Amino acid sequence: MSGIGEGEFINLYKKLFEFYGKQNWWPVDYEYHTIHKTNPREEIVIGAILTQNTSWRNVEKALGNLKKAKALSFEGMRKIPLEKLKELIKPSGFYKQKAVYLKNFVEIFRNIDDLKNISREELLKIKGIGRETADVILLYALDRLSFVIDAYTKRLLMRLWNIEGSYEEIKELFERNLPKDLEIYKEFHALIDVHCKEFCRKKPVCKYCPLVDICNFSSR
DNA sequence: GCCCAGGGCACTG
DNA sequence: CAGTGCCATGGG
Repeated sequence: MSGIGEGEFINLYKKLFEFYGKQNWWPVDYEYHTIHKTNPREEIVIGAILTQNTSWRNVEKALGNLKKAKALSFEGMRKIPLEKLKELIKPSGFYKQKAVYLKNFVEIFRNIDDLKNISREELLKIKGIGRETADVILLYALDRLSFVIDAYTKRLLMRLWNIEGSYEEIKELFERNLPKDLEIYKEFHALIDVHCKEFCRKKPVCKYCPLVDICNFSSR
């Protein structure tokens, strides 16, 4: 698919890490889960569904509402009625379908331990869980080596090296060229998202971009 | 007012 | 398998 290999990927990761620093994704309110004796990994699953095609800012509002209702866990989410759940997550958009996805998910999986041995294929069969959401759950909630691809990742590869491909192709490209290291998988995806919000936006802001020296975009 | 945001589903060709 | 319409809120 391209002549881009291991060196380029590691170099990209290093450059982003040096510029932005450690991101510590996925963001979770550990204090809340300590107080309520709930599992922070369940918040990651919930957040992964809420953030589908939605700004994180709006997701935070929904997460805040869920906290107030003590519903930021699989069990808590089961206890509230569907209509109530819709109201709580309204700020995250697409709230009717997301509420149904969440309800269905926490009925199938009673708690995070029920996901222990889940496969990617099994996750993808669940309504509302597509490739990206499945990979977010696998990587950030379950500590599995599954690289997450999103619109930012595709855009960045296109601009950097003129690479395009299907979700699975891009995913495979990253996984083939990266060390099998959880921290790198987690941080790399986070760094790509941060970078694409800052500089590699839909309308790119190439001035002061930390990747100018390795990017072909401006010269195309 | 328009554009966009840490996608996924259902349907079509 | 690739393309399209739809879902919805809040910030810039």
